[in-house]
Parts: sequence; structure tokens; C-alpha cells
Amino acid sequence: MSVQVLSIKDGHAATAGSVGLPSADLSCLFSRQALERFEPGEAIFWEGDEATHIFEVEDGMLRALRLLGDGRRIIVGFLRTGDLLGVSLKERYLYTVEAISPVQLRRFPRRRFEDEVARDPRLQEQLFSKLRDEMTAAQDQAVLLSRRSAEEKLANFLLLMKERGNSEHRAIVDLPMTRLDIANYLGMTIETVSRTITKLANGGIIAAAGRRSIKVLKMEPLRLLAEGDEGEHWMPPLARPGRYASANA
Amino acid sequence: MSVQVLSIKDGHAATAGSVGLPSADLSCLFSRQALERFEPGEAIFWEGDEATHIFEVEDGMLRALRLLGDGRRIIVGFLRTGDLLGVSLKERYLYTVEAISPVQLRRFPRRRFEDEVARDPRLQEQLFSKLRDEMTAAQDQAVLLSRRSAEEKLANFLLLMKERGNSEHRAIVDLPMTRLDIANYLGMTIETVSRTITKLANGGIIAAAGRRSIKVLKMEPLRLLAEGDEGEHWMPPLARPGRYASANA
DNA sequence: CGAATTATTGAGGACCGTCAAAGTAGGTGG
DNA sequence: CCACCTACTTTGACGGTCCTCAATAATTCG
Repeated sequence: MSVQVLSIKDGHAATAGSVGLPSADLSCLFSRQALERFEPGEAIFWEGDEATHIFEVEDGMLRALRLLGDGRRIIVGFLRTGDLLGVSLKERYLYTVEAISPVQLRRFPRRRFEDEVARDPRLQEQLFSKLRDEMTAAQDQAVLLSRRSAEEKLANFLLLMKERGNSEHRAIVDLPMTRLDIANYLGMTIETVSRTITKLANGGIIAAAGRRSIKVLKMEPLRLLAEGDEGEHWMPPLARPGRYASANA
Repeated sequence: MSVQVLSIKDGHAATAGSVGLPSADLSCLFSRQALERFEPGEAIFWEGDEATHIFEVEDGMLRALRLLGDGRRIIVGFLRTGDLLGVSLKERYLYTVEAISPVQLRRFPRRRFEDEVARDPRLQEQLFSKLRDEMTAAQDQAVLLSRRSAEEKLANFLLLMKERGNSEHRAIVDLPMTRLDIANYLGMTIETVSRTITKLANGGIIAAAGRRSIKVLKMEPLRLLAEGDEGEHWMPPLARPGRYASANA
């Protein structure tokens, strides 16, 4: 396919593949880096710090957050095993990242990362793919936030966490983050998060299994709630209120 | 610093620097393409369409929107002169784009675009930069949507539109989009948008100059509103309610 | 086991969404 | 050129949802 290229940098000769595949995978860049551990609550970096490194999450869950002028806290995303951290940045990190559960990750200098990527079309392709995923996630959050009711938001959140959960076959959704994290991700208060969970539990749609995990009992009603098809299929047979937005063209 | 590398790919030799500037600018790719015109309301492409082209906006304003299952309309962004359209995509467009004002743009086949970019490190750099900008915009919208009050959201929106406005020196903010567009961008209703504008006007912070433009009279109060420092500096001297979110680490 | 943190539940009220109607452009045809 | 029609915007009244404040309950960790 493509001719192998010997890349030379700062006097160091770095083979870009030699015998087997070049650097078949972005992860290969990280695989030789030391494994670092972070305890829950610890920060990996802060919003505004100079963006010197890219990270790959080996294990655990993290939260990315921004602090507003008045002290309000906004969670812009949750990171899990396999996620790359810091690829979408210019000179400075634009959010703080903290460990939620015990975390293991590997770091790679941003400069070298960019050099390596610029050098290998396969890595380029993978990086673009990651960036597009991140874009999609950011837009999905925007869509999520513009959902109207608390129920709708939470239903969507649960489905999101379920899809990305490792135990794919089970109906158990892991929620390592606190209620405050959820609230700050969905743009509501912890009280409303709590009340909405209770409400869904009373409706028989979910069941709280411990505080940090939830079991989905009825998948379809949850999906319908998430799509905005409120009521109609579960507990209180409320009259369906009118529609929200109208098309205009 | 680092040794120049001649990269060879698929038998094509691409100079990474050579004499002059290769294709100095991403825009150069588009400059030879035919200029296309769209009238207000016309769609450039639809969500779900196969993503065959990349576009560069020459003139005018567009909206990018997604339709939810229940017919709700969500505006995920506004595009202006100079913006690239479709770079963050995989196989399919993930939103519909429609002209708001009369629009002129140029299109470029996505395949060729990607080839060209893969070939020239300078274009790569520029593309990454564009992608990062788009990322930042998406995240900023998420932050905007998680703002609490309508006033806060609208103040932020006005400042956003002002910054990106062409008449940088004036206090006039152009709003070519309808109230419905604004509402669907901020996650509220047209009535609330309208009421909030009236409220700001009554407070002497802005003045409506025609239907589609607004004059900012007092910059500082607007900034404070945008930051969540509500009241305190303008009309009704309300008691400041308690804080919303608390830190937790 | 006790202290601190996190989660749940309750009561009250503000804000914004809903429904409804009037007002304003803007455009087309008589 | 004005009348009329349509689309958009503004304003009003009302009710529901969710935020605020507050107290209690459940967990975690020393």
C-alpha cells in the first residue's frame, strides 16, 4: 500500500513500523509509557493549564468539567477506558479532568504525538476518527441539554451510560459518578435528579441496585421517555400536553 | 530543530516545504470551485444524507439543525462567512443545513478533500485547527444550554453574536435568524425569547433596532448578566438568591 | 462506632412553558 | 397604491415543573 518511511527526529531514529505494521494503532504510541494511577477526586490537569500531554485512559472513569464565574460547575463529559484525552486542544486545556473511580492512564507529550501523527497516514485517520467521535459526543450533549423535562434528560442519560457500559448483555447500568456529577452534566439540581430516579423506580421502569448502579426493568418505556413520547405507556395516565416546537419552512 | 522528512505515499511524492508554499491555504482548494447560491429557507443538505461534499461559506448565514423524534427542532449552530461545513463528518451528515439569509458557497468533493489534506501537512494543520474550533463551539453551546435563567442564556447569545459580527467596532448586533431559531438554539420558547428581549430593553441594556438587529447600550451589565451575576447592577434591585451548585472536592 | 459526606424527601414559590389573541412586517395581486 | 394575506413577533393569563431552602436518612471512612 504505502511506502515505509524512516522518520528522524531530533537526532533520534524512530522506526515507524519496520517489519510488521507501521504503528498500527494510536494506542501503540501509549503502550510503552508508564502507567499512572489517580485516586477518586484527584485532578489529572486543570482548565487553563498549558496543554503539554495527551492521555489514554487504561481503566476507570473520569469527569471533564468547567467552572463558571459564579462558581457553577458544568460537567462537559465523562471519560472511560479507551478514551483519548486532550486531542481536541490548542495551547491550553479547556476543562479540568478529575478521576471519579480509581484511574489508570498513560501520558504522551503532545508535541511528539503531533509529530508522530503527521508522519503516519494511518494514525492520522485514527486521530480524525477520534476527533469526530468527540464532536459527536459534544453535540449529543447539546441535544441532551435542550431536552425539556427532567425525565427525558435522565432517561437519555441512562441509555447513554448503558450503551457505553462494559456489561453489554446485562440491564445493569453503572453510575460511578455522584448525583451532583449527573446533575451538573444534565443541567439540573441533585434534588431533581434524585426525585426523577425515584419517580422512574416507582413507575417500575428502573430499580435502584445500590446507590451507584441501576437496573433497567422495562426498556421500551425508557426509550419512549427518552424520545419525548411522554406518558402513554406507564404509570399516571396523564393527558398528553401539546407539542413544543413547530417546524417553520 | 527537527529534520525535514520526505513523505511518500501511494507513489506520489509530496514536498513538505520545498520552495514556495504548496497550497498555502485550505480556502485555495475551494477558490476554483463554482459559486453556488441559496435563498433563505433552502437546504444545502439534510441530516442523514450521504456526506459527499465539504462546503465553504462565501457569504450569508446558515443554520445547522437536528429534528427529534417528536418533531422538536434543535439548532446546533449558526454558520457564517469563512466557516467550513462538513469537516467533522463520517459517512453521513448528522444535521440539516439551511440558508437563513441569501447564501453563497463553494463545494468540494469530500474524497478529494481528504486526499489533498493527507498530502499536505500545512493543510492538515489548518484542518485540525478548524476541527478544534468546531469542538470548542459545540462545547460552548453545551455550556450555554446549561445556563439557568433565560436572561443569562440570551445575554450570552447576544455577546456570542456580537463577537462574531463583522461590524466589530459598532454596538449593533445582527440577528438574521428568526426568534424560533434563537429559541431552538437556546433551548427555550419564542415567547420567552421575546419577553426576555423586551425585559433587557426595558432595563436599558439593549435597544431593539428593527426586528433583525439589536443595539447594545450598556456593555458591562450585559456581561455581568452573561456571567450569572444577576441583578445588582441594573433595574430591579432584587435580593440575590442563593448559589446553585457547590463544589465537592 | 461516630463524623462527614452524599442522597432522599418535603414544602413553598419563581420562572418559564402553554394556550390564546392582538399587533407588525412583508409580499402579492387587484 | 392600497387591501389583503401570511408569517412572524409581541403581550397577556395561567398552570406546572423544577429550583430553593430545610430536615432527615443512608453510606462511607476514620
